[in-house]
Amino acid sequence: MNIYVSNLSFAVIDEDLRSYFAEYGEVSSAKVITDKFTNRSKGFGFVEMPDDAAAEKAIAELDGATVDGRTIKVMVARPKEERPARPAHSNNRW
DNA sequence: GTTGAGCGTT
Repeated sequence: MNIYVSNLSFAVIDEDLRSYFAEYGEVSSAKVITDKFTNRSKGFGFVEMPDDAAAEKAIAELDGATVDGRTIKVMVARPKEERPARPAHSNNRW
């Protein structure tokens, strides 16, 4: 389950995000999107949880929760690849 | 040391 988290404090890093969601279940991956040049947090991130039930619970519990003085927004992430998937292992025969 | 709507780098 991919989870999108926004309205995060700029001080929050990926391990913080992981610790938040780890309270509700196993977290396979957690990352706060940071600027590539300044390494500053963009204020949102993504969390991946293998257990969908735990993910839903984490979303329900963490959405609207106050973290670092800010009410964070947690929701299921949109499919990153909505564009037509092309076979990666095919030759350039398209 | 700053800022504030949003869907990411692998």
